[in-house]
Amino acid sequence: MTSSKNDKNTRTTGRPTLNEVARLAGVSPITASRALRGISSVAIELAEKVRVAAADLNYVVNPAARALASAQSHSVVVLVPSLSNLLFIDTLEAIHAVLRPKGFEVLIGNFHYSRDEEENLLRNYMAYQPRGLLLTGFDRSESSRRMIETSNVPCVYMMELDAAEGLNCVGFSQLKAGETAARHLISRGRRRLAYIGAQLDQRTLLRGEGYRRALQEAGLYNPDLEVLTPRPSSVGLGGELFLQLLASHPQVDAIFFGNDDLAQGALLEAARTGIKIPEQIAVLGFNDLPSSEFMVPRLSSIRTPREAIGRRAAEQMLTLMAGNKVANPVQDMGFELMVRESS
Amino acid sequence: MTSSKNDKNTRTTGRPTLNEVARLAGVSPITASRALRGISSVAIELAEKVRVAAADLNYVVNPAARALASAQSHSVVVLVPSLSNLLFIDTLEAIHAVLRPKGFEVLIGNFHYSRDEEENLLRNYMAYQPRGLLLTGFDRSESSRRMIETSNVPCVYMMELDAAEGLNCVGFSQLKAGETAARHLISRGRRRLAYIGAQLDQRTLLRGEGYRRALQEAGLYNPDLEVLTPRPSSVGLGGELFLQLLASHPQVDAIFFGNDDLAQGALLEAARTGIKIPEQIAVLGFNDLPSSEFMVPRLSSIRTPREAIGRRAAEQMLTLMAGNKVANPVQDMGFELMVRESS
DNA sequence: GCACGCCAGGACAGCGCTACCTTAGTGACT
DNA sequence: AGTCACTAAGGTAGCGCTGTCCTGGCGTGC
Repeated sequence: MTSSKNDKNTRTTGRPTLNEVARLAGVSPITASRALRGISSVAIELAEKVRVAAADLNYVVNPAARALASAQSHSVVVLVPSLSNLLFIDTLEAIHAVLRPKGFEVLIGNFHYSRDEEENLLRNYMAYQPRGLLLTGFDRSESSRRMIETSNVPCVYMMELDAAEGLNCVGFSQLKAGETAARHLISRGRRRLAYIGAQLDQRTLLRGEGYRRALQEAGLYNPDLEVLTPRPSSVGLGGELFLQLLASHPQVDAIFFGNDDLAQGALLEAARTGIKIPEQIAVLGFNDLPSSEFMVPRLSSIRTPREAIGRRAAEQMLTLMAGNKVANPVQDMGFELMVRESS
Repeated sequence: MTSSKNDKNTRTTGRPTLNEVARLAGVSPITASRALRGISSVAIELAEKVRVAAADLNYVVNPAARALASAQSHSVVVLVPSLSNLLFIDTLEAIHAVLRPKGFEVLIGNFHYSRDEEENLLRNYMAYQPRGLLLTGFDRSESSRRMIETSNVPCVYMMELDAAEGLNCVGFSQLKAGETAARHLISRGRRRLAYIGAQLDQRTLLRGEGYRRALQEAGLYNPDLEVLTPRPSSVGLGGELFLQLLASHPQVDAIFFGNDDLAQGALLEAARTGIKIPEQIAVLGFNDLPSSEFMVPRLSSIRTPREAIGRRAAEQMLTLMAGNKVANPVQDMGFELMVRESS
């Protein structure tokens, strides 16, 4: 019953500590710490000794202790609006691929296209004292914005571009993408062009805006042919809206869809109901999902650099976290029009 | 230059601490800690006072300090083999939905169907002293297995069932699902049944095994009609394998696909090449992705309870983390045959 | 040859929280 | 009335690491 000093204290984790590594290497704990963090002021032989000792003991740092002592974590928070289509998965994977090898932990938050949910996630994750913030777009609540600003945590915005002073962003011009879509369809001789968008996030709206502008320029704009719904984008919804639009406006001869899944749904309903694509209606999608090129007919789409955006954003974040200024804070990763059979 | 005691120490986070909350509430720090953790031994009025003080100061716990002091984190690690199809997204979302409100942080690892990668992720994430492990299936490297066992971290296995002693698992019988698929196609009068599977993960193999058994039972098994490839499942691959199988075995009259995306690809190629589905060939998919019911023809599939598995697994995990035994460690969540036009 | 600056390495303290033990106060039972 | 169990609250110490001094030894320049 008498608890002696040698009792195994249950509060410890049982794993080797930096102290033990240091003892084994014959150096002080702080030197071991510096050696393992790759701080250059440690002699090469000493650092090597420490590394060997750490390997021997199978030592892994305790991230909690490190975070507490240094008042900063090694985690980076990524907030995306959705995981239900593959768009953001590619981006997330790329971010992981860049940050994980550098020892950063990636915390993913899905805010389901909801400003409130984003704000909540932000508030929650701020507790972890993240080293960086990777956010999607610029559309968010005022308090989210304030939280980001006052936190002083470096932040990179993905998917959209914004020339605002001091913002780091990696994306492409959604507006130009919409324009490109319109010009392509017009160049195919189409004159009664529609736009079908769902979700109504900032980017969908911007694409619609670009599309509209190009149509207005060409004198072809007809507000009746703009179908927008806040419902989440899906194959089923695409088919539904497609049939709906055709029922009310049978003269439509081209449709730009704000998302490939919508366009795929339209192609499927067209096949089901015998509507000829592209003869009767040209169809253009957006994002170029992997399955789009296998549709019947093969879906034309605008390919977006999702993987590249994630990679570049993560690289910018590394620069920022190292305390450096990013040379080129606004990175336009472009997009590519993939012309296939449907247009 | 003289640094007085009142200098803002840069090592602090600048955020309010539990001490300040306690002072404001007029209690000791430890009482504040207990109150905020909902430990019952704190008087209700005191707890309320603490809660008010915390809200006033906008206090959020420092997870690093908490993890360090208690030698355990609040994070749960989830390892999934893929994020590139929607399968695991539903499960992940459900897990999040259960664990986040309880204050747990969910760390997601994607091991891309690679045992080595899973082992690496496991090793890495173990450093965070996770409170729980949610893993996919039972197929993993010996060292992964050892790591899990020696870590003593509670673990729930998802997607498959296993009656092994002491394992907590939530899933459904992949074997029975394969059998159900075969019986359904046979009941449709088909006699030359093929199986097309990709990825060759344990679950795909088990489904194939169930399918094979049912065919053998019916005296219809033909090993030539089993197409297996380690390539990752995708719509494009499905179309490719479908055409390949038909070229070598034109007499096939039904195909069970190990995954809906494969089946979708087959339907699309069938449409492209004029093969009549289901007249010439009945097609059955697996997983019932949201888009499957909109295919032309509408794809029959086996609906898997992905969301329910995630939810239930997370609930089991909560029980385990609370230190309790799970009443029913093996949870069969079943599956549902969705008969549509393609079969 | 001496003062100076510089650098590798170490001592020390503390990050914010919670486990453990102790104490004061309450009621129940003999 | 006195003892005992029990509960609520606090004191103390320390989780494992790193920031901030500080020391001692070396090289450099006049």
